[in-house]
Amino acid sequence: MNGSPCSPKLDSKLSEIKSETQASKRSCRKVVEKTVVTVRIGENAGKIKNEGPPSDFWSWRKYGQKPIKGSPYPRGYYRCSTSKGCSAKKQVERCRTDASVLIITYTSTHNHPGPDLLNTNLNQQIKDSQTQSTEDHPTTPKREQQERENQNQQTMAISHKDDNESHNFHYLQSPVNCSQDIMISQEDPFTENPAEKTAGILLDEEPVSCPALMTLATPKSEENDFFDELEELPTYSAFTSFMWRNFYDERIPVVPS
DNA sequence: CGCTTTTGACCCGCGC
DNA sequence: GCGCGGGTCAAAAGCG
Repeated sequence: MNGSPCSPKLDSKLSEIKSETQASKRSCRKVVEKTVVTVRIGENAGKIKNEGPPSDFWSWRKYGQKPIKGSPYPRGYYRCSTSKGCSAKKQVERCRTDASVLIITYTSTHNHPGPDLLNTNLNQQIKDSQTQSTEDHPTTPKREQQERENQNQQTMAISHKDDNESHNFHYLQSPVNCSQDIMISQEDPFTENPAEKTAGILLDEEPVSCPALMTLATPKSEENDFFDELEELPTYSAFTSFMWRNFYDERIPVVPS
Protein backbone atom coordinates (compact mmCIF):
# COMPACT_ATOMS: atom_id res chain seq x y z
CA MET A 1 0.00 0.00 0.00
CA ASN A 2 0.58 2.33 0.55
CA GLY A 3 1.52 2.66 -2.63
CA SER A 4 4.12 5.01 -2.26
CA PRO A 5 5.31 4.97 -5.76
CA CYS A 6 8.11 7.16 -4.95
CA SER A 7 10.11 5.15 -2.56
CA PRO A 8 10.41 1.44 -2.36
CA LYS A 9 13.53 1.77 -0.36
CA LEU A 10 12.26 2.38 3.08
CA ASP A 11 13.71 1.54 6.37
CA SER A 12 11.38 0.60 9.09
CA LYS A 13 11.71 4.07 10.41
CA LEU A 14 11.46 5.77 7.14
CA SER A 15 8.40 3.87 6.19
CA GLU A 16 6.72 5.19 9.21
CA ILE A 17 7.66 8.69 8.48
CA LYS A 18 7.00 8.39 4.84
CA SER A 19 3.55 7.04 5.21
CA GLU A 20 2.76 10.03 7.26
CA THR A 21 4.32 12.28 4.78
CA GLN A 22 2.40 10.79 1.98
CA ALA A 23 -0.77 11.11 3.89
CA SER A 24 -0.20 14.70 4.65
CA LYS A 25 0.97 15.23 1.16
CA ARG A 26 -2.37 14.31 -0.20
CA SER A 27 -4.46 15.75 2.48
CA CYS A 28 -2.64 18.99 2.34
CA ARG A 29 -4.41 19.76 -0.84
CA LYS A 30 -7.67 19.25 0.85
CA VAL A 31 -9.01 20.26 4.15
CA VAL A 32 -6.23 20.00 6.62
CA GLU A 33 -5.89 21.71 9.89
CA LYS A 34 -4.28 24.95 9.04
CA THR A 35 -3.29 27.70 11.30
CA VAL A 36 -2.08 30.81 9.64
CA VAL A 37 0.10 32.96 11.74
CA THR A 38 1.08 36.31 10.46
CA VAL A 39 3.99 37.90 12.08
CA ARG A 40 4.70 41.47 11.48
CA ILE A 41 8.23 42.51 11.95
CA GLY A 42 9.82 45.85 12.07
CA GLU A 43 11.28 47.78 9.21
CA ASN A 44 14.49 46.10 9.97
CA ALA A 45 13.12 43.19 8.15
CA GLY A 46 14.62 44.51 5.02
CA LYS A 47 17.99 45.10 6.46
CA ILE A 48 18.54 42.82 9.29
CA LYS A 49 18.98 39.18 8.77
CA ASN A 50 17.88 38.14 12.13
CA GLU A 51 14.30 37.51 11.65
CA GLY A 52 13.17 33.96 11.25
CA PRO A 53 10.24 31.73 11.69
CA PRO A 54 8.59 32.01 15.01
CA SER A 55 9.55 28.74 16.50
CA ASP A 56 6.89 28.66 19.16
CA PHE A 57 7.87 26.10 21.74
CA TRP A 58 8.74 23.27 19.47
CA SER A 59 11.85 22.65 17.58
CA TRP A 60 11.44 22.79 13.87
CA ARG A 61 13.64 21.27 11.30
CA LYS A 62 13.73 22.60 7.83
CA TYR A 63 13.20 20.03 5.14
CA GLY A 64 12.72 22.12 2.10
CA GLN A 65 12.48 25.48 0.51
CA LYS A 66 10.77 26.52 -2.65
CA PRO A 67 10.27 29.65 -4.60
CA ILE A 68 6.62 30.48 -4.79
CA LYS A 69 5.06 31.65 -7.95
CA GLY A 70 4.01 35.22 -7.69
CA SER A 71 6.09 35.78 -4.66
CA PRO A 72 9.59 37.13 -4.69
CA TYR A 73 10.29 35.22 -1.55
CA PRO A 74 10.75 31.52 -1.22
CA ARG A 75 8.76 29.45 1.19
CA GLY A 76 10.42 27.36 3.80
CA TYR A 77 9.06 24.02 4.92
CA TYR A 78 9.58 22.92 8.47
CA ARG A 79 8.78 19.79 10.35
CA CYS A 80 8.58 19.32 14.06
CA SER A 81 11.80 17.81 15.25
CA THR A 82 10.76 17.60 18.82
CA SER A 83 9.37 14.17 18.26
CA LYS A 84 10.32 11.88 15.44
CA GLY A 85 6.87 10.70 14.70
CA CYS A 86 5.34 14.11 14.93
CA SER A 87 3.66 15.13 11.72
CA ALA A 88 3.32 18.75 12.66
CA LYS A 89 4.62 21.01 9.97
CA LYS A 90 4.79 24.62 9.20
CA GLN A 91 5.48 26.77 6.22
CA VAL A 92 7.19 30.06 6.52
CA GLU A 93 6.99 32.68 3.87
CA ARG A 94 7.01 36.39 3.53
CA CYS A 95 4.05 38.37 2.48
CA ARG A 96 4.53 39.21 -1.14
CA THR A 97 3.59 42.77 -0.64
CA ASP A 98 4.87 43.39 2.75
CA ALA A 99 8.26 41.98 3.39
CA SER A 100 7.89 42.93 6.96
CA VAL A 101 5.10 40.45 7.29
CA LEU A 102 5.94 36.86 7.82
CA ILE A 103 3.29 34.27 7.13
CA ILE A 104 3.60 31.05 9.00
CA THR A 105 1.20 28.29 8.20
CA TYR A 106 0.98 25.47 10.66
CA THR A 107 -0.22 22.19 9.31
CA SER A 108 -1.22 19.08 11.18
CA THR A 109 -1.02 18.76 14.87
CA HIS A 110 1.68 17.63 17.21
CA ASN A 111 1.08 14.08 18.26
CA HIS A 112 3.17 14.50 21.32
CA PRO A 113 2.96 16.62 24.42
CA GLY A 114 4.29 19.96 23.58
CA PRO A 115 6.38 21.82 26.07
CA ASP A 116 4.08 24.76 25.74
CA LEU A 117 1.24 22.75 27.05
CA LEU A 118 3.10 21.44 29.98
CA ASN A 119 3.72 24.03 32.54
CA THR A 120 6.27 21.84 34.10
CA ASN A 121 8.34 21.65 31.06
CA LEU A 122 7.61 25.20 30.34
CA ASN A 123 9.15 26.34 33.51
CA GLN A 124 12.03 24.10 32.87
CA GLN A 125 12.50 25.58 29.48
CA ILE A 126 12.29 29.02 30.76
CA LYS A 127 15.17 28.30 32.96
CA ASP A 128 17.00 26.66 30.17
CA SER A 129 16.32 29.47 27.81
CA GLN A 130 17.65 31.84 30.33
CA THR A 131 20.80 29.97 30.95
CA GLN A 132 21.23 28.32 27.65
CA SER A 133 18.90 29.33 24.92
CA THR A 134 20.13 26.57 22.71
CA GLU A 135 18.98 23.78 24.87
CA ASP A 136 15.72 23.30 23.16
CA HIS A 137 16.66 25.36 20.21
CA PRO A 138 19.21 23.59 18.16
CA THR A 139 19.68 26.68 16.20
CA THR A 140 22.27 29.30 15.77
CA PRO A 141 23.04 30.81 19.09
CA LYS A 142 25.22 33.46 17.64
CA ARG A 143 22.21 34.98 16.06
CA GLU A 144 20.29 35.10 19.20
CA GLN A 145 22.57 37.74 20.43
CA GLN A 146 21.79 39.88 17.50
CA GLU A 147 18.17 39.13 17.79
CA ARG A 148 17.94 40.45 21.24
CA GLU A 149 19.15 43.74 20.02
CA ASN A 150 16.49 43.98 17.41
CA GLN A 151 13.62 42.06 18.75
CA ASN A 152 12.14 45.04 20.44
CA GLN A 153 10.39 46.44 17.49
CA GLN A 154 8.38 43.65 16.17
CA THR A 155 4.71 43.43 15.82
CA MET A 156 2.97 40.26 15.19
CA ALA A 157 -0.44 39.11 14.44
CA ILE A 158 -1.76 35.64 14.59
CA SER A 159 -4.81 34.35 12.96
CA HIS A 160 -6.27 30.96 13.46
CA LYS A 161 -8.03 28.72 11.08
CA ASP A 162 -9.70 25.49 11.79
CA ASP A 163 -10.74 24.90 15.33
CA ASN A 164 -9.46 21.39 15.18
CA GLU A 165 -6.04 22.63 15.63
CA SER A 166 -6.78 25.69 17.56
CA HIS A 167 -6.39 23.83 20.79
CA ASN A 168 -2.76 23.78 20.13
CA PHE A 169 -2.40 27.44 19.81
CA HIS A 170 -4.91 29.09 21.92
CA TYR A 171 -3.36 31.84 23.81
CA LEU A 172 -4.42 35.05 25.29
CA GLN A 173 -2.27 38.01 24.92
CA SER A 174 -1.92 40.57 27.54
CA PRO A 175 -3.25 43.86 26.30
CA VAL A 176 -0.31 45.51 27.83
CA ASN A 177 1.95 43.79 25.51
CA CYS A 178 -0.37 44.25 22.65
CA SER A 179 -0.21 47.91 22.95
CA GLN A 180 3.46 47.60 22.71
CA ASP A 181 4.41 45.17 20.11
CA ILE A 182 2.45 42.07 19.80
CA MET A 183 -0.83 41.44 18.19
CA ILE A 184 -2.58 38.19 18.03
CA SER A 185 -5.61 37.73 15.94
CA GLN A 186 -7.61 34.60 15.97
CA GLU A 187 -9.78 33.77 13.08
CA ASP A 188 -11.50 31.17 15.05
CA PRO A 189 -15.13 32.20 15.01
CA PHE A 190 -15.67 30.41 18.26
CA THR A 191 -13.06 32.30 20.06
CA GLU A 192 -13.35 35.87 20.94
CA ASN A 193 -10.36 37.52 22.31
CA PRO A 194 -9.73 41.14 22.95
CA ALA A 195 -6.57 40.64 21.07
CA GLU A 196 -8.55 39.76 18.05
CA LYS A 197 -9.91 43.20 17.75
CA THR A 198 -6.63 44.74 18.37
CA ALA A 199 -5.03 42.63 15.78
CA GLY A 200 -7.82 43.31 13.42
CA ILE A 201 -6.72 46.84 13.30
CA LEU A 202 -3.26 45.92 12.43
CA LEU A 203 -4.06 43.10 10.16
CA ASP A 204 -6.94 41.85 8.22
CA GLU A 205 -8.49 38.61 9.18
CA GLU A 206 -6.86 37.33 6.14
CA PRO A 207 -3.17 37.87 6.24
CA VAL A 208 -2.88 35.89 3.10
CA SER A 209 -4.87 38.44 1.28
CA CYS A 210 -1.70 40.25 0.59
CA PRO A 211 -1.50 38.92 -2.94
CA ALA A 212 -4.05 41.49 -3.80
CA LEU A 213 -1.31 44.03 -3.75
CA MET A 214 1.45 41.87 -4.91
CA THR A 215 2.02 43.59 -8.16
CA LEU A 216 3.44 46.52 -6.37
CA ALA A 217 6.13 46.75 -3.85
CA THR A 218 9.35 44.89 -3.56
CA PRO A 219 11.94 46.89 -5.31
CA LYS A 220 14.53 44.75 -6.93
CA SER A 221 17.18 45.89 -4.61
CA GLU A 222 15.11 44.67 -1.76
CA GLU A 223 14.34 41.50 -3.50
CA ASN A 224 17.88 40.47 -3.46
CA ASP A 225 18.13 41.50 0.05
CA PHE A 226 15.19 39.46 1.07
CA PHE A 227 16.30 36.46 -0.79
CA ASP A 228 19.47 36.77 1.00
CA GLU A 229 17.65 36.87 4.25
CA LEU A 230 15.43 34.05 3.44
CA GLU A 231 18.41 31.92 3.10
CA GLU A 232 18.91 32.46 6.71
CA LEU A 233 15.34 32.64 7.59
CA PRO A 234 15.14 29.01 8.46
CA THR A 235 17.67 29.35 11.13
CA TYR A 236 15.23 30.86 13.49
CA SER A 237 16.05 33.98 15.24
CA ALA A 238 14.67 37.16 16.41
CA PHE A 239 11.28 35.66 16.60
CA THR A 240 12.48 32.78 18.53
CA SER A 241 13.67 34.66 21.47
CA PHE A 242 11.25 37.38 20.73
CA MET A 243 8.28 35.13 20.97
CA TRP A 244 9.68 33.09 23.74
CA ARG A 245 10.06 36.11 25.79
CA ASN A 246 6.61 37.37 25.20
CA PHE A 247 5.10 33.97 25.65
CA TYR A 248 6.77 33.49 28.90
CA ASP A 249 5.99 36.92 30.03
CA GLU A 250 2.54 37.48 28.81
CA ARG A 251 1.13 34.55 27.01
CA ILE A 252 -1.48 32.56 28.74
CA PRO A 253 -2.37 29.19 27.36
CA VAL A 254 -6.07 28.81 27.05
CA VAL A 255 -7.56 25.42 26.77
CA PRO A 256 -10.76 25.52 24.80
CA SER A 257 -13.44 23.73 26.70
C1' DC B 1 29.54 12.64 16.45
C1' DG B 2 25.09 14.17 15.80
C1' DC B 3 21.97 17.43 14.12
C1' DT B 4 20.45 20.96 11.03
C1' DT B 5 20.57 23.35 6.77
C1' DT B 6 20.94 23.52 1.83
C1' DT B 7 19.77 22.23 -2.84
C1' DG B 8 18.17 19.57 -6.69
C1' DA B 9 15.12 16.10 -8.23
C1' DC B 10 10.89 13.65 -8.02
C1' DC B 11 5.98 13.04 -7.33
C1' DC B 12 1.24 14.45 -6.94
C1' DG B 13 -2.82 17.21 -7.48
C1' DC B 14 -5.28 20.67 -9.98
C1' DG B 15 -6.53 23.52 -13.78
C1' DC B 16 -6.93 24.27 -18.62
C1' DG C 1 -3.86 14.66 -21.69
C1' DC C 2 -0.48 18.13 -20.64
C1' DG C 3 1.58 21.58 -18.05
C1' DC C 4 2.26 24.20 -13.84
C1' DG C 5 2.93 24.75 -9.21
C1' DG C 6 3.48 23.07 -4.77
C1' DG C 7 5.28 19.80 -1.39
C1' DT C 8 8.54 16.25 0.09
C1' DC C 9 12.63 13.40 -0.08
C1' DA C 10 17.37 12.46 -0.01
C1' DA C 11 22.43 13.31 -0.17
C1' DA C 12 26.05 16.38 0.99
C1' DA C 13 28.11 19.99 3.67
C1' DG C 14 28.60 22.79 7.72
C1' DC C 15 28.43 23.78 12.62
C1' DG C 16 28.27 23.12 17.55
